[in-house]
Amino acid sequence: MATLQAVTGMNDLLPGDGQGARWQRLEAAFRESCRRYGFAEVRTPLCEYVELFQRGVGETTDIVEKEMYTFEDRGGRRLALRPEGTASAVRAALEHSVLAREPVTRWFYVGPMYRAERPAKGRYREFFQVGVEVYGDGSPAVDAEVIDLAASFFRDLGLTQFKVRLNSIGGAETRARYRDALVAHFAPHRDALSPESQARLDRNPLRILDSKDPRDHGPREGAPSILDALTDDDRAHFERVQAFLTALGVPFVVDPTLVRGLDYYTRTVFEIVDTSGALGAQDTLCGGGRYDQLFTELGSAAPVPAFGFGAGIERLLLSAPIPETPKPFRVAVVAAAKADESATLAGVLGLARELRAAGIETLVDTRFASMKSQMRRANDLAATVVLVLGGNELASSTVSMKIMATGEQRSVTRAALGDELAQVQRAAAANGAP
RNA sequence: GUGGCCGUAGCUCAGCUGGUAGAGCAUCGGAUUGUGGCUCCGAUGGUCGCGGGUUCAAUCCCCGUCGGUCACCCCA
Repeated sequence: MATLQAVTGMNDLLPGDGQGARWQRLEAAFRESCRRYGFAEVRTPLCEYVELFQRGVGETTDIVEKEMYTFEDRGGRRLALRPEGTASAVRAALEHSVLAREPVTRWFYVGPMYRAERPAKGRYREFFQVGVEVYGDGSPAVDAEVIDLAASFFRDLGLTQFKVRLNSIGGAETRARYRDALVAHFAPHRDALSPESQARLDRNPLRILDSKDPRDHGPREGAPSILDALTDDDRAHFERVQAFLTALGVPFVVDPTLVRGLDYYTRTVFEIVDTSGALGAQDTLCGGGRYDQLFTELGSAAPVPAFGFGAGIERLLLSAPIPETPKPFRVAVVAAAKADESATLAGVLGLARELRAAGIETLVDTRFASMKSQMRRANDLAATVVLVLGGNELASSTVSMKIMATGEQRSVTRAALGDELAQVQRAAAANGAP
Protein backbone atom coordinates (compact mmCIF):
# COMPACT_ATOMS: atom_id res chain seq x y z
CA MET A 1 0.00 0.00 0.00
CA ALA A 2 1.35 3.34 -1.04
CA THR A 3 -0.73 5.39 1.36
CA LEU A 4 -0.50 5.21 5.10
CA GLN A 5 -3.32 3.34 6.72
CA ALA A 6 -4.62 2.61 10.19
CA VAL A 7 -3.27 -0.45 11.98
CA THR A 8 -5.13 -3.63 11.05
CA GLY A 9 -8.22 -4.11 13.13
CA MET A 10 -8.18 -0.57 14.49
CA ASN A 11 -10.77 1.92 13.32
CA ASP A 12 -11.29 5.61 12.82
CA LEU A 13 -14.55 7.18 13.86
CA LEU A 14 -15.26 10.12 11.59
CA PRO A 15 -17.75 12.92 12.12
CA GLY A 16 -20.48 12.71 9.54
CA ASP A 17 -20.77 8.96 9.32
CA GLY A 18 -23.52 9.05 11.89
CA GLN A 19 -21.71 6.78 14.33
CA GLY A 20 -20.30 9.34 16.74
CA ALA A 21 -23.69 10.31 18.08
CA ARG A 22 -24.58 6.65 18.61
CA TRP A 23 -21.35 6.07 20.58
CA GLN A 24 -22.09 9.04 22.74
CA ARG A 25 -25.64 7.96 23.42
CA LEU A 26 -24.52 4.45 24.31
CA GLU A 27 -21.89 5.73 26.71
CA ALA A 28 -24.36 8.18 28.20
CA ALA A 29 -26.87 5.38 28.73
CA PHE A 30 -24.20 3.27 30.42
CA ARG A 31 -23.12 6.08 32.71
CA GLU A 32 -26.73 6.70 33.60
CA SER A 33 -27.26 3.03 34.46
CA CYS A 34 -24.13 3.11 36.60
CA ARG A 35 -25.28 6.25 38.36
CA ARG A 36 -28.60 4.67 39.24
CA TYR A 37 -26.90 1.58 40.58
CA GLY A 38 -24.37 3.53 42.60
CA PHE A 39 -21.18 3.01 40.59
CA ALA A 40 -18.41 5.58 40.14
CA GLU A 41 -15.95 5.85 37.26
CA VAL A 42 -12.37 4.63 37.50
CA ARG A 43 -9.78 5.38 34.83
CA THR A 44 -6.60 3.39 34.62
CA PRO A 45 -3.74 3.47 32.11
CA LEU A 46 -4.24 1.39 29.00
CA CYS A 47 -0.74 0.07 29.48
CA GLU A 48 0.41 -2.13 32.38
CA TYR A 49 3.31 -4.39 33.26
CA VAL A 50 2.90 -7.69 31.47
CA GLU A 51 3.03 -9.51 34.76
CA LEU A 52 -0.29 -8.07 35.84
CA PHE A 53 -2.12 -9.86 33.05
CA GLN A 54 -0.03 -13.00 33.32
CA ARG A 55 -0.95 -13.32 36.97
CA GLY A 56 -4.42 -11.86 36.72
CA VAL A 57 -5.92 -13.17 33.52
CA GLY A 58 -3.87 -16.38 33.52
CA GLU A 59 -0.71 -17.61 31.77
CA THR A 60 -2.48 -20.34 29.85
CA THR A 61 -5.37 -18.30 28.53
CA ASP A 62 -5.43 -17.52 24.82
CA ILE A 63 -5.65 -13.85 25.65
CA VAL A 64 -2.32 -13.82 27.43
CA GLU A 65 -0.65 -16.57 25.45
CA LYS A 66 -1.20 -15.26 21.94
CA GLU A 67 -3.34 -12.15 21.81
CA MET A 68 -1.53 -9.59 23.93
CA TYR A 69 0.30 -6.60 22.52
CA THR A 70 3.53 -6.61 24.49
CA PHE A 71 6.62 -4.48 24.12
CA GLU A 72 9.59 -3.13 25.99
CA ASP A 73 9.79 0.49 26.98
CA ARG A 74 13.03 2.44 26.84
CA GLY A 75 13.98 1.23 30.28
CA GLY A 76 13.61 -2.39 29.22
CA ARG A 77 10.42 -2.90 31.21
CA ARG A 78 7.97 -5.41 29.79
CA LEU A 79 4.67 -3.67 29.13
CA ALA A 80 1.37 -4.76 27.61
CA LEU A 81 -1.60 -2.97 26.16
CA ARG A 82 -4.46 -4.03 28.35
CA PRO A 83 -6.52 -6.87 26.85
CA GLU A 84 -9.35 -6.38 29.34
CA GLY A 85 -10.29 -4.07 32.17
CA THR A 86 -10.62 -6.10 35.33
CA ALA A 87 -6.96 -6.79 36.09
CA SER A 88 -6.11 -3.08 35.90
CA ALA A 89 -9.01 -2.08 38.10
CA VAL A 90 -8.08 -4.60 40.76
CA ARG A 91 -4.46 -3.48 40.59
CA ALA A 92 -5.58 0.11 41.14
CA ALA A 93 -7.83 -0.85 44.03
CA LEU A 94 -4.97 -2.72 45.70
CA GLU A 95 -2.35 -0.10 44.99
CA HIS A 96 -4.46 2.64 46.54
CA SER A 97 -5.78 0.53 49.42
CA VAL A 98 -9.28 1.46 48.39
CA LEU A 99 -10.84 -1.23 50.55
CA ALA A 100 -9.16 0.17 53.64
CA ARG A 101 -11.30 3.26 53.25
CA GLU A 102 -14.64 1.69 52.35
CA PRO A 103 -16.13 -1.75 52.88
CA VAL A 104 -17.50 -2.08 49.39
CA THR A 105 -16.20 -0.54 46.17
CA ARG A 106 -18.36 -0.09 43.10
CA TRP A 107 -16.52 1.05 40.00
CA PHE A 108 -17.28 1.32 36.33
CA TYR A 109 -14.96 1.96 33.42
CA VAL A 110 -15.17 2.85 29.73
CA GLY A 111 -12.22 2.55 27.41
CA PRO A 112 -10.22 0.82 24.71
CA MET A 113 -8.85 -2.71 25.02
CA TYR A 114 -6.35 -4.44 22.74
CA ARG A 115 -6.16 -8.00 21.50
CA ALA A 116 -4.15 -9.16 18.49
CA GLU A 117 -6.81 -11.45 17.09
CA ARG A 118 -7.81 -11.79 13.49
CA PRO A 119 -10.43 -9.10 12.97
CA ALA A 120 -13.97 -10.01 12.03
CA LYS A 121 -17.38 -8.50 12.30
CA GLY A 122 -17.82 -7.26 15.85
CA ARG A 123 -14.23 -8.12 16.71
CA TYR A 124 -11.42 -5.64 16.40
CA ARG A 125 -7.86 -5.37 17.66
CA GLU A 126 -8.67 -2.14 19.36
CA PHE A 127 -12.16 -2.33 20.79
CA PHE A 128 -14.02 -0.49 23.46
CA GLN A 129 -15.54 -1.92 26.56
CA VAL A 130 -17.77 -0.68 29.28
CA GLY A 131 -17.65 -2.61 32.51
CA VAL A 132 -18.44 -2.61 36.19
CA GLU A 133 -16.72 -4.10 39.23
CA VAL A 134 -17.88 -4.68 42.80
CA TYR A 135 -15.21 -5.38 45.43
CA GLY A 136 -15.71 -6.45 49.00
CA ASP A 137 -19.13 -8.05 48.94
CA GLY A 138 -19.44 -11.78 48.38
CA SER A 139 -23.19 -11.93 48.62
CA PRO A 140 -25.06 -13.65 45.80
CA ALA A 141 -27.25 -10.55 45.86
CA VAL A 142 -24.36 -8.67 44.22
CA ASP A 143 -24.21 -11.23 41.41
CA ALA A 144 -27.91 -10.79 40.73
CA GLU A 145 -27.82 -7.02 41.04
CA VAL A 146 -24.95 -6.62 38.59
CA ILE A 147 -26.52 -8.99 36.07
CA ASP A 148 -29.69 -6.95 36.46
CA LEU A 149 -27.69 -3.80 35.77
CA ALA A 150 -26.36 -5.27 32.55
CA ALA A 151 -29.78 -6.40 31.37
CA SER A 152 -31.36 -3.11 32.29
CA PHE A 153 -28.65 -1.18 30.46
CA PHE A 154 -29.25 -3.31 27.37
CA ARG A 155 -32.99 -2.64 27.52
CA ASP A 156 -32.30 1.09 27.76
CA LEU A 157 -30.38 0.78 24.49
CA GLY A 158 -33.49 -0.62 22.87
CA LEU A 159 -32.16 -4.17 22.76
CA THR A 160 -34.83 -6.81 23.09
CA GLN A 161 -33.27 -9.88 21.53
CA PHE A 162 -30.76 -11.08 24.05
CA LYS A 163 -30.42 -13.92 26.50
CA VAL A 164 -28.68 -14.24 29.87
CA ARG A 165 -26.71 -17.46 30.16
CA LEU A 166 -25.70 -18.43 33.67
CA ASN A 167 -23.49 -21.04 35.26
CA SER A 168 -21.40 -21.69 38.32
CA ILE A 169 -17.90 -23.05 38.05
CA GLY A 170 -17.52 -23.15 41.83
CA GLY A 171 -14.44 -22.43 43.87
CA ALA A 172 -11.05 -24.10 43.90
CA GLU A 173 -12.30 -27.24 45.62
CA THR A 174 -15.20 -27.69 43.23
CA ARG A 175 -12.99 -27.17 40.23
CA ALA A 176 -10.37 -29.67 41.38
CA ARG A 177 -13.07 -32.27 41.86
CA TYR A 178 -14.72 -31.50 38.57
CA ARG A 179 -11.46 -31.51 36.71
CA ASP A 180 -10.75 -35.03 37.89
CA ALA A 181 -14.23 -36.13 36.92
CA LEU A 182 -13.87 -34.61 33.45
CA VAL A 183 -10.48 -36.13 32.82
CA ALA A 184 -11.85 -39.49 33.89
CA HIS A 185 -14.70 -39.06 31.44
CA PHE A 186 -12.73 -37.85 28.43
CA ALA A 187 -9.56 -39.89 28.82
CA PRO A 188 -11.02 -43.02 27.18
CA HIS A 189 -12.20 -40.88 24.23
CA ARG A 190 -8.93 -39.00 23.88
CA ASP A 191 -8.25 -40.05 20.28
CA ALA A 192 -11.75 -39.05 19.16
CA LEU A 193 -11.34 -35.50 20.37
CA SER A 194 -10.28 -32.62 18.17
CA PRO A 195 -6.54 -31.87 18.44
CA GLU A 196 -7.33 -28.66 20.31
CA SER A 197 -9.39 -30.52 22.84
CA GLN A 198 -6.74 -33.19 23.30
CA ALA A 199 -4.46 -30.40 24.40
CA ARG A 200 -7.17 -28.96 26.59
CA LEU A 201 -7.57 -32.29 28.32
CA ASP A 202 -4.18 -31.77 29.92
CA ARG A 203 -4.25 -28.05 30.42
CA ASN A 204 -7.81 -26.90 30.95
CA PRO A 205 -10.38 -29.67 30.51
CA LEU A 206 -13.28 -27.32 31.21
CA ARG A 207 -12.78 -25.67 27.87
CA ILE A 208 -13.67 -28.89 26.02
CA LEU A 209 -17.22 -28.25 27.12
CA ASP A 210 -17.82 -25.19 25.01
CA SER A 211 -15.87 -26.34 21.96
CA LYS A 212 -17.84 -25.93 18.76
CA ASP A 213 -15.83 -28.60 16.95
CA PRO A 214 -18.27 -31.35 15.95
CA ARG A 215 -15.64 -34.01 16.76
CA ASP A 216 -15.99 -33.06 20.41
CA HIS A 217 -19.75 -33.45 20.48
CA GLY A 218 -19.76 -37.24 20.66
CA PRO A 219 -17.29 -37.62 23.52
CA ARG A 220 -19.13 -34.89 25.35
CA GLU A 221 -22.26 -37.05 25.60
CA GLY A 222 -22.80 -38.10 29.17
CA ALA A 223 -20.02 -35.90 30.48
CA PRO A 224 -20.52 -35.02 34.12
CA SER A 225 -22.07 -31.64 34.83
CA ILE A 226 -20.14 -29.19 36.94
CA LEU A 227 -23.33 -28.46 38.78
CA ASP A 228 -23.14 -31.96 40.27
CA ALA A 229 -19.61 -31.28 41.47
CA LEU A 230 -20.38 -28.08 43.36
CA THR A 231 -19.54 -28.03 47.04
CA ASP A 232 -22.43 -27.32 49.39
CA ASP A 233 -21.33 -23.70 49.78
CA ASP A 234 -20.92 -23.18 46.05
CA ARG A 235 -24.29 -24.77 45.38
CA ALA A 236 -26.02 -22.62 47.99
CA HIS A 237 -24.47 -19.50 46.49
CA PHE A 238 -25.59 -20.43 42.99
CA GLU A 239 -29.10 -21.24 44.08
CA ARG A 240 -29.43 -17.92 45.82
CA VAL A 241 -28.17 -16.05 42.74
CA GLN A 242 -30.90 -17.72 40.73
CA ALA A 243 -33.51 -16.95 43.35
CA PHE A 244 -32.52 -13.29 43.42
CA LEU A 245 -32.60 -13.05 39.64
CA THR A 246 -36.04 -14.62 39.61
CA ALA A 247 -37.19 -12.18 42.27
CA LEU A 248 -35.87 -9.31 40.13
CA GLY A 249 -37.68 -10.65 37.10
CA VAL A 250 -34.48 -11.14 35.08
CA PRO A 251 -34.93 -14.13 32.77
CA PHE A 252 -31.93 -16.44 32.45
CA VAL A 253 -30.99 -19.92 31.33
CA VAL A 254 -28.60 -22.11 33.24
CA ASP A 255 -26.01 -23.60 30.96
CA PRO A 256 -23.61 -26.00 32.68
CA THR A 257 -21.26 -25.87 29.68
CA LEU A 258 -20.70 -22.12 29.97
CA VAL A 259 -17.02 -21.61 30.69
CA ARG A 260 -15.22 -18.33 30.38
CA GLY A 261 -11.80 -17.87 28.89
CA LEU A 262 -10.25 -15.98 31.76
CA ASP A 263 -8.75 -17.90 34.65
CA TYR A 264 -9.82 -15.62 37.44
CA TYR A 265 -13.46 -16.59 37.59
CA THR A 266 -14.96 -18.44 40.53
CA ARG A 267 -18.53 -19.46 41.24
CA THR A 268 -20.94 -17.41 39.15
CA VAL A 269 -20.15 -16.85 35.48
CA PHE A 270 -22.55 -15.35 32.98
CA GLU A 271 -22.77 -13.91 29.56
CA ILE A 272 -25.42 -12.10 27.62
CA VAL A 273 -25.67 -13.15 24.01
CA ASP A 274 -27.37 -11.42 21.12
CA THR A 275 -30.12 -13.56 19.61
CA SER A 276 -31.00 -11.26 16.72
CA GLY A 277 -28.34 -12.70 14.43
CA ALA A 278 -26.92 -9.22 13.78
CA LEU A 279 -23.52 -10.26 15.08
CA GLY A 280 -22.77 -13.52 13.32
CA ALA A 281 -20.34 -15.65 15.28
CA GLN A 282 -19.36 -12.88 17.68
CA ASP A 283 -22.66 -12.86 19.52
CA THR A 284 -21.42 -12.31 23.06
CA LEU A 285 -22.46 -8.81 24.09
CA CYS A 286 -21.26 -9.02 27.62
CA GLY A 287 -19.43 -11.47 29.85
CA GLY A 288 -18.52 -11.58 33.47
CA GLY A 289 -18.79 -13.27 36.78
CA ARG A 290 -17.38 -13.58 40.23
CA TYR A 291 -13.63 -13.59 40.86
CA ASP A 292 -13.07 -14.08 44.53
CA GLN A 293 -9.44 -15.24 44.11
CA LEU A 294 -8.12 -12.45 41.94
CA PHE A 295 -7.19 -10.03 44.70
CA THR A 296 -5.20 -12.72 46.43
CA GLU A 297 -3.48 -13.73 43.21
CA LEU A 298 -2.45 -10.14 42.68
CA GLY A 299 -0.91 -9.94 46.11
CA SER A 300 -3.68 -8.92 48.48
CA ALA A 301 -3.02 -10.15 52.01
CA ALA A 302 -6.71 -10.51 52.70
CA PRO A 303 -9.10 -12.20 50.28
CA VAL A 304 -11.56 -9.80 48.65
CA PRO A 305 -14.72 -11.10 47.00
CA ALA A 306 -15.39 -9.47 43.65
CA PHE A 307 -17.87 -9.48 40.81
CA GLY A 308 -17.98 -7.73 37.47
CA PHE A 309 -18.64 -7.77 33.75
CA GLY A 310 -17.38 -6.22 30.55
CA ALA A 311 -19.43 -5.43 27.47
CA GLY A 312 -18.22 -4.60 23.96
CA ILE A 313 -19.38 -1.24 22.66
CA GLU A 314 -18.93 -2.07 18.97
CA ARG A 315 -21.06 -5.17 19.33
CA LEU A 316 -23.76 -3.36 21.23
CA LEU A 317 -23.85 -0.73 18.51
CA LEU A 318 -24.18 -3.41 15.85
CA SER A 319 -27.37 -4.72 17.34
CA ALA A 320 -28.84 -1.80 19.29
CA PRO A 321 -31.42 0.31 17.49
CA ILE A 322 -30.15 3.52 19.02
CA PRO A 323 -32.29 6.24 17.43
CA GLU A 324 -31.01 9.30 15.61
CA THR A 325 -30.65 12.36 17.74
CA PRO A 326 -33.21 15.07 17.00
CA LYS A 327 -31.92 18.05 15.06
CA PRO A 328 -30.64 20.83 17.29
CA PHE A 329 -31.47 24.50 16.94
CA ARG A 330 -28.65 25.83 14.86
CA VAL A 331 -27.96 29.24 13.32
CA ALA A 332 -25.72 29.93 10.35
CA VAL A 333 -24.25 33.36 9.74
CA VAL A 334 -23.43 34.12 6.17
CA ALA A 335 -21.62 36.96 4.40
CA ALA A 336 -23.18 38.55 1.36
CA ALA A 337 -20.32 38.67 -1.07
CA LYS A 338 -20.99 42.03 -2.56
CA ALA A 339 -19.72 44.30 0.17
CA ASP A 340 -16.23 44.87 1.47
CA GLU A 341 -14.78 41.51 2.47
CA SER A 342 -12.95 42.54 5.62
CA ALA A 343 -15.77 44.65 7.01
CA THR A 344 -18.37 41.98 6.27
CA LEU A 345 -16.41 39.08 7.67
CA ALA A 346 -15.61 41.09 10.78
CA GLY A 347 -19.34 41.67 11.15
CA VAL A 348 -20.05 37.97 10.65
CA LEU A 349 -17.54 36.94 13.30
CA GLY A 350 -18.84 39.56 15.73
CA LEU A 351 -22.44 38.53 15.28
CA ALA A 352 -21.57 34.86 15.65
CA ARG A 353 -19.68 35.55 18.86
CA GLU A 354 -22.70 37.36 20.26
CA LEU A 355 -24.97 34.42 19.53
CA ARG A 356 -22.47 31.91 20.88
CA ALA A 357 -22.13 33.89 24.07
CA ALA A 358 -25.90 33.55 24.36
CA GLY A 359 -25.54 29.78 24.15
CA ILE A 360 -26.71 29.34 20.57
CA GLU A 361 -24.94 26.86 18.30
CA THR A 362 -23.68 29.11 15.52
CA LEU A 363 -21.94 28.26 12.28
CA VAL A 364 -20.11 30.78 10.18
CA ASP A 365 -19.19 30.64 6.53
CA THR A 366 -16.01 32.63 6.08
CA ARG A 367 -15.22 31.49 2.56
CA PHE A 368 -16.77 34.67 1.17
CA ALA A 369 -18.22 32.43 -1.53
CA SER A 370 -21.35 32.95 -3.55
CA MET A 371 -24.63 33.32 -1.69
CA LYS A 372 -25.89 30.21 -3.42
CA SER A 373 -22.93 28.22 -2.22
CA GLN A 374 -23.22 29.50 1.33
CA MET A 375 -26.95 28.87 1.48
CA ARG A 376 -26.46 25.38 0.19
CA ARG A 377 -23.87 24.69 2.83
CA ALA A 378 -26.08 26.11 5.57
CA ASN A 379 -28.83 23.81 4.37
CA ASP A 380 -26.52 20.79 4.32
CA LEU A 381 -25.46 21.56 7.87
CA ALA A 382 -29.11 21.59 8.91
CA ALA A 383 -29.22 25.21 10.02
CA THR A 384 -32.60 26.18 11.42
CA VAL A 385 -32.02 29.84 10.68
CA VAL A 386 -29.62 31.65 8.36
CA LEU A 387 -28.61 35.20 9.15
CA VAL A 388 -27.31 37.19 6.19
CA LEU A 389 -24.96 40.06 6.75
CA GLY A 390 -23.93 42.35 3.90
CA GLY A 391 -23.44 45.99 3.02
CA ASN A 392 -27.11 46.84 3.45
CA GLU A 393 -27.42 45.18 6.83
CA LEU A 394 -24.19 46.62 8.15
CA ALA A 395 -25.29 50.11 7.14
CA SER A 396 -28.64 49.79 8.88
CA SER A 397 -27.64 47.69 11.91
CA THR A 398 -29.95 44.91 10.84
CA VAL A 399 -29.60 41.33 9.71
CA SER A 400 -31.66 39.39 7.21
CA MET A 401 -33.14 36.43 9.03
CA LYS A 402 -34.21 33.46 6.95
CA ILE A 403 -36.14 30.58 8.49
CA MET A 404 -35.08 27.56 6.49
CA ALA A 405 -38.10 25.35 7.10
CA THR A 406 -40.53 27.85 5.61
CA GLY A 407 -38.26 29.94 3.42
CA GLU A 408 -39.62 33.07 5.09
CA GLN A 409 -37.13 35.91 5.32
CA ARG A 410 -37.35 39.30 6.99
CA SER A 411 -35.15 42.12 8.15
CA VAL A 412 -34.55 42.25 11.89
CA THR A 413 -32.78 44.94 13.87
CA ARG A 414 -29.75 43.87 15.85
CA ALA A 415 -31.52 44.95 19.00
CA ALA A 416 -34.49 42.67 18.36
CA LEU A 417 -32.49 39.69 17.09
CA GLY A 418 -32.28 37.85 20.38
CA ASP A 419 -36.03 37.86 20.90
CA GLU A 420 -36.71 36.94 17.29
CA LEU A 421 -34.39 33.91 17.47
CA ALA A 422 -35.92 32.79 20.73
CA GLN A 423 -39.31 32.90 19.08
CA VAL A 424 -38.14 30.83 16.12
CA GLN A 425 -36.52 28.34 18.46
CA ARG A 426 -39.76 27.89 20.39
CA ALA A 427 -41.70 27.39 17.18
CA ALA A 428 -39.15 24.88 15.89
CA ALA A 429 -39.27 22.96 19.16
CA ALA A 430 -43.06 22.88 19.02
CA ASN A 431 -42.99 21.59 15.44
CA GLY A 432 -40.15 19.18 15.89
CA ALA A 433 -40.00 15.85 17.68
CA PRO A 434 -41.25 15.02 21.20
C1' G B 1 -3.32 -18.36 13.63
C1' U B 2 -6.32 -21.83 9.54
C1' G B 3 -9.83 -21.92 5.38
C1' G B 4 -13.64 -19.55 1.82
C1' C B 5 -15.18 -15.05 -0.63
C1' C B 6 -14.14 -9.94 -1.98
C1' G B 7 -10.71 -5.17 -3.18
C1' U B 8 -12.73 -0.63 -9.94
C1' A B 9 -14.00 7.48 -8.69
C1' G B 10 -15.03 10.26 -1.83
C1' C B 11 -19.52 6.33 -1.35
C1' U B 12 -22.55 2.12 -3.61
C1' C B 13 -21.50 -0.68 -7.73
C1' A B 14 -21.40 -2.12 -13.44
C1' G B 15 -17.51 -3.56 -16.85
C1' C B 16 -19.32 -9.89 -22.01
C1' U B 17 -14.60 -15.59 -24.03
C1' G B 18 -8.10 -10.56 -22.04
C1' G B 19 -8.12 -5.05 -26.70
C1' U B 20 -5.44 0.31 -21.05
C1' A B 21 -12.75 2.21 -17.81
C1' G B 22 -18.66 3.62 -16.85
C1' A B 23 -23.38 4.76 -13.88
C1' G B 24 -25.93 6.63 -9.62
C1' C B 25 -24.96 9.41 -5.30
C1' A B 26 -21.48 13.05 -3.36
C1' U B 27 -18.38 17.52 -4.64
C1' C B 28 -17.85 22.14 -7.67
C1' G B 29 -20.01 25.55 -11.30
C1' G B 30 -24.24 27.37 -14.21
C1' A B 31 -29.73 28.10 -15.28
C1' U B 32 -31.25 32.27 -10.64
C1' U B 33 -24.89 39.13 -11.01
C1' G B 34 -27.05 39.04 -2.35
C1' U B 35 -30.50 33.35 -1.08
C1' G B 36 -30.94 26.45 0.30
C1' G B 37 -34.06 22.04 -0.61
C1' C B 38 -36.88 20.12 -6.25
C1' U B 39 -35.56 20.13 -11.56
C1' C B 40 -32.28 20.72 -15.75
C1' C B 41 -27.22 21.52 -17.88
C1' G B 42 -22.01 21.11 -17.31
C1' A B 43 -17.33 20.07 -14.82
C1' U B 44 -13.77 17.89 -11.41
C1' G B 45 -12.52 13.20 -9.91
C1' G B 46 -9.32 6.56 -11.33
C1' U B 47 -1.09 4.37 -11.39
C1' C B 48 -8.90 -0.79 -11.64
C1' G B 49 -5.39 -2.24 -3.45
C1' C B 50 0.10 -3.18 -4.14
C1' G B 51 4.20 -6.24 -6.39
C1' G B 52 5.56 -9.87 -9.80
C1' G B 53 4.33 -13.52 -13.84
C1' U B 54 1.85 -15.28 -18.58
C1' U B 55 0.62 -12.51 -23.21
C1' C B 56 1.52 -8.58 -29.05
C1' A B 57 -1.92 -6.72 -25.25
C1' A B 58 -4.13 -7.75 -18.23
C1' U B 59 -9.33 -4.39 -14.29
C1' C B 60 -10.11 -9.50 -16.36
C1' C B 61 -5.77 -15.28 -16.19
C1' C B 62 -1.67 -17.11 -12.46
C1' C B 63 1.46 -16.31 -7.93
C1' G B 64 2.63 -13.38 -3.82
C1' U B 65 1.35 -9.48 -0.58
C1' C B 66 -1.69 -5.87 2.04
C1' G B 67 -6.67 -4.83 3.47
C1' G B 68 -11.84 -6.22 4.25
C1' U B 69 -15.43 -9.97 5.14
C1' C B 70 -17.52 -14.87 6.58
C1' A B 71 -16.58 -19.48 9.14
C1' C B 72 -13.19 -21.87 12.63
C1' C B 73 -10.34 -20.65 17.00
C1' C B 74 -11.23 -17.38 20.87
C1' C B 75 -14.03 -13.68 23.02
C1' A B 76 -16.43 -8.08 24.28
